[in-house]
Amino acid sequence: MFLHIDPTNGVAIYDQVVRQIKFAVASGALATGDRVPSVRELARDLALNPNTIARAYQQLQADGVLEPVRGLGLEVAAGAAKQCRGERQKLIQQRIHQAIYEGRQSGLDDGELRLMVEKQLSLVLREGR
Amino acid sequence: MFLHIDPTNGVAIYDQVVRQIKFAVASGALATGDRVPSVRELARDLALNPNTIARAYQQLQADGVLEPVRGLGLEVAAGAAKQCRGERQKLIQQRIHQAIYEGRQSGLDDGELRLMVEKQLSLVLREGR
Amino acid sequence: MFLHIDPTNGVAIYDQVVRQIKFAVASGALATGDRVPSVRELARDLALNPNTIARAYQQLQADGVLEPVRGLGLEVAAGAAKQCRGERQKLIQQRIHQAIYEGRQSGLDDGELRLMVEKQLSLVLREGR
Amino acid sequence: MFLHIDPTNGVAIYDQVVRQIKFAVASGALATGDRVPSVRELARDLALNPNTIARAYQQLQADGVLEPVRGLGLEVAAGAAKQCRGERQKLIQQRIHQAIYEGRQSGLDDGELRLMVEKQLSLVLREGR
DNA sequence: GTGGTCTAGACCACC
DNA sequence: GTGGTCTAGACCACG
Repeated sequence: MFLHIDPTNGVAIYDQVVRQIKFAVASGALATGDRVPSVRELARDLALNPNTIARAYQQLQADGVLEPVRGLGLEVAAGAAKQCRGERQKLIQQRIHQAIYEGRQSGLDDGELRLMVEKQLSLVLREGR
Repeated sequence: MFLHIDPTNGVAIYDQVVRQIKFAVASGALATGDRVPSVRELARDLALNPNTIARAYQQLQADGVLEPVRGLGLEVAAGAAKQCRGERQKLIQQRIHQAIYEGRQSGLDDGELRLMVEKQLSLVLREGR
Repeated sequence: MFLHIDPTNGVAIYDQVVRQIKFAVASGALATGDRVPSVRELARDLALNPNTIARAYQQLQADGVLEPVRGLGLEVAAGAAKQCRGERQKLIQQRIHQAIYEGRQSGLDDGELRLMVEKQLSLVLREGR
Repeated sequence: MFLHIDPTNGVAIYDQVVRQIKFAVASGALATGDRVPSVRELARDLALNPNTIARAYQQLQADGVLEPVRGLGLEVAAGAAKQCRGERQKLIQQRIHQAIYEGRQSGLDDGELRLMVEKQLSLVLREGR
């Protein structure tokens, strides 16, 4: 598993794990029936406390993304891909909307705002290559 | 004072106060030498704990936006307008960049991402009228 | 709060807390806007670790039953009563169904089963007085 | 063997095996002296880990339901039928009592509770045909 | 004072 | 080996 955790991120670590696994499911990197690493293994790999991973996995079970296989581990549930794609879409749209909305509220005029957004967009797209 | 506080916002209340005052200075709604309401008065108006306002004002003093006037209260510091305009620009750009970047990281391709951003942008601009 | 916890119950302690609070909301003992005891207070009262209570409260937030009031505590969310009544109904029906179904599967005939159920029902109703 | 195992049931798999064999003995489907399948054979048939079957058989021996026959395997012990009928009765009554009791505790009144129980009872009896 | 997060270490049932 | 639960104690931001 290639999760990148940034402990100084503001976002809680367990939440970073949750999101990245959901994104992996959404993008197809994890498919239905795939097993995720065990709590202890992932904790070792990421140099985190097993409880932190366990909490993330519990969240993912509560959200219907992972299912337990008794005594064997956790696997990606059927239907999780579709659900995660939907969630991702919604989450990202919310974040973008809120960011732009804040700019609007801060007194910037339409032109300035549009300019900023397009600048950041092309910047990110260029980075991504 | 024209502050709109949303306690269920996720953003800390004191931080909402800080930002909105900075934005008011940036946009000229508060000019150098203008006095801000007393801690007690603003707390009463916004139905908040005075500690929360006090913390916001401390932050604003630490950031050089407000200055104490002995026995009278706090007023907008000289040079604060320019500084706040700069900060606003930087802050907003950061937020927008981060939101778009997150979308990128989540596995969306260029086209989807651009579409989402433009949708949200036009949505906010239309709302704003 | 009058929660009765049985640590030897098989049911996880945090789950007992979750259920009993949901039931309290369902029955109207806790109404919308009521504040629940703080994590530390309830932990002290029940002689449990605060983390256990915190976990129960997190679950209740995830389920939309409790809402945070920043810095002040947690209160019963609007609409929680209706939702909890629905959940309770469903949960109880499931449990009863499963118990009876098991009896059926075990080879008991209709008459024996009906007799047992009615015996237990009248027993519980008599106890309850 | 006519065992139906549901691994997603919440009930431990080995326990499902134990109960169903006891129920088979209680109902006479397995009589004193009948041999049960070998650990390996049953594990293969049910697509389970042999350890799981072994644990169930150990439990059944400890409970006096099965007895080893040197070199041949395990057979139903003398007197097991009577014992299993008693156990079954007790177990089922417990389960039903507990389910109804929980409904009682959750704040449902007598009428609601009686209605639910009778609904589920007739539902199960109808299913069973 | 409030809740939220994280670490550490223990014990359990299950496969 | 697996996940699930609980305890203990620490630190943080917030009001």
